[in-house]
Amino acid sequence: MKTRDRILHVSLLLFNDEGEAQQTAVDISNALGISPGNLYYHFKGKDAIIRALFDAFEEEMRVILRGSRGQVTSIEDNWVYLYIILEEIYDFRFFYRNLGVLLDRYPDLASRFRSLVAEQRTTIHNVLADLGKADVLTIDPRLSEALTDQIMMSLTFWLEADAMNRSNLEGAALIHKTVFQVMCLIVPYMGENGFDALSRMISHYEANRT
Amino acid sequence: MKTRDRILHVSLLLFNDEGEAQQTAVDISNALGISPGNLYYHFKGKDAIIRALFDAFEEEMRVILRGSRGQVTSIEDNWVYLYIILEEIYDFRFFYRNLGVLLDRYPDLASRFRSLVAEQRTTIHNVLADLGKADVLTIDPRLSEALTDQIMMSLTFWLEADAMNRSNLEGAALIHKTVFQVMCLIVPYMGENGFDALSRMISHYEANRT
DNA sequence: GTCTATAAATAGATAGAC
DNA sequence: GTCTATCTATTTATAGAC
Repeated sequence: MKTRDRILHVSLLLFNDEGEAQQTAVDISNALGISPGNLYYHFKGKDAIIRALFDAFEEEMRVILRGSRGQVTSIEDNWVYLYIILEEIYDFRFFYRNLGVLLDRYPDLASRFRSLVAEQRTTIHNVLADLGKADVLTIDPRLSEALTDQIMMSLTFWLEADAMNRSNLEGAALIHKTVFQVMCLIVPYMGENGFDALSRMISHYEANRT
Repeated sequence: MKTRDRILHVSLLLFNDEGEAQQTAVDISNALGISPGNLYYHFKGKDAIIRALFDAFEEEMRVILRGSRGQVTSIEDNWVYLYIILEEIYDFRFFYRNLGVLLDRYPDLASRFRSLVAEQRTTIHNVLADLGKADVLTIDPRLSEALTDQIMMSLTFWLEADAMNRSNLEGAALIHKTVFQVMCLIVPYMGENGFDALSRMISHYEANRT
């Protein structure tokens, strides 16, 4: 593994586990067992590392979003698809733990992040519309935008909300809980079968918890 | 106005308008037209100012939360009550714009903030239960917790979500939109009258927008 | 590519005169 | 209570040897 890749790899681990704000360039080089000078040879600074990590995240997420087209045709599909999105976010969770700071400090990243979020929103909106056309969901058009916004809020702030709650859930359990939370937003639009599907989801949720 | 109060007043303005992270002790003293030394005479540093501002916010919010007991008995009451909560949050919006950083940097504030959020959640839960008992809402008990969490998420992250959207709404319009957003979460549980109430809300929303 | 050493920049904090 | 001057600490960034 080349030093450049090791830097990216270890930085991501440090940022995710200890928080991005807490890590200085020197901390990262220490964790790698290299000198600060060497780190600066490969990256102009922490900024450049973060930008490179965002490149990777952005590309992976766009692939996931584009992969949804016409592929989500049932509630179960939707469940699985939420899982995929949340796991990708979890891999780069440091971006989401302090969104505000990040957007303030890196204006160029901010606009790329906003564009990515916009594509996420469009994707969610299309998935809901597809499920509507397939009669899986019946969503009052007047509530459709608010529902999309609310799902986006869950997908964007679940990690911050968890930090607020001090839930101490580890990754998989937190992802599971969040999928469940989003599904609960949709249940009221599932009609007669909503409660059955909900029950199945709850037993599935309970079975996989702890 | 005493210097100590002027410091708190101007700091709140600066933090809300320019962001807390961006302001140093020297920036604050410059804005006040006093010396850094004088600022340090009144407050040990930016930390102490933030703590004092949180004292004020916490006290006001607890009064609001306790004032809800038995007072929210209709959808209209609920609408107004959301307004009151959101306006209080808006007055101290810098706390909510970078929640993560704040909780990381001030562990003592973090636990007080969590306790306040917990009381908020209990309040929301009780209000929903009251509306349920009054037959204004019919909430499936299996969805009740998820709904409460979702409302809490809106109340806690509406400002960050808006920053993400670059909506450029000014305060009153943003508060209005957020109240509407939360009400949309409740509409599915309003039964037959839900759509009527929704229509009224929408026209009210549209009328007050822009 | 990698190191050591050190400079430069920023933010936090205090001493002592008035 | 308020000021000027200064000091410390932290973090970022570079120069030059190997």
